[in-house]
Amino acid sequence: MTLVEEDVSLMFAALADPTRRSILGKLAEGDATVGELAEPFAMTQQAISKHLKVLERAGLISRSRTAQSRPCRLEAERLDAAVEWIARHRRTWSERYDRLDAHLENIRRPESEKEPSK
Amino acid sequence: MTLVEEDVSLMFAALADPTRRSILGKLAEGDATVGELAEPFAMTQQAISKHLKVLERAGLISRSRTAQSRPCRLEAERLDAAVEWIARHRRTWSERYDRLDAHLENIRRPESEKEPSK
DNA sequence: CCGTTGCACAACTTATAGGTTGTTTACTCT
DNA sequence: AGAGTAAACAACCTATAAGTTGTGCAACGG
Repeated sequence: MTLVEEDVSLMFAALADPTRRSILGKLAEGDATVGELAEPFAMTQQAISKHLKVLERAGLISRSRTAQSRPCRLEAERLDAAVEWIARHRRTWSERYDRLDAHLENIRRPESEKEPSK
Repeated sequence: MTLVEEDVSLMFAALADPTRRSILGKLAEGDATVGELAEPFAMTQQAISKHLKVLERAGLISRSRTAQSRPCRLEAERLDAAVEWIARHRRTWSERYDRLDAHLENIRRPESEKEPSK
């Protein structure tokens, strides 16, 4: 699950575009088809399709092949990776943020698994 | 301190480049001059200078005018903004991450200011 | 079986990103 | 004043990003 540098680049690059961030926001409310995602934008369906491909390469969404439509699903876990990358580098920058890092450790595993010691 | 959409774009775009991320990593160890930052890379000083300009526009570094050199300083706080953006959107995606959001609220203010209530 | 809908693929245009070389500015040192 | 060093500025090249139009194709719905 730990990312190589290129993954990080793809992720941040994907997040750098407002249209794509908007798409992610919409997907947060639930899975959606390409048409549904394209509708609010003053942009062709093809353009949105390209954006979705970028998001898919970045691992931020996945697409199933249901009949004639291709619903997109948000892969929210991938966003953890972004936060984690920042946190990991941030650790050296200010020890105050060790706590953020520790916190991320915790939320990445189910409640029950939390280590009481250490 | 809350970011407008364009700031977010600039930030993520700045983080999308491996060279720039590497520069940030180096700056984490302390302030450095352009020359020092350029040294490890197989790249001209001018190219690094451009990268620094991108990082500066994104608010991730600042530069003082000390004599003949221009030391760069990491503006780590700005990275909070990135994490915060993700967390804010993430909130709707899974309520499990409310805790991350709440945590960020806390670390963004000094220890002493923490609100005990609410 | 034929029209429509939902989406991807291909080719093209324009702008921007990332790099180069060449030059200029500004300070320091002698 | 003049040489050397630190870094920015300018013009240019090339690749890619973001959009377009046009087309193809698969799956339904009469």
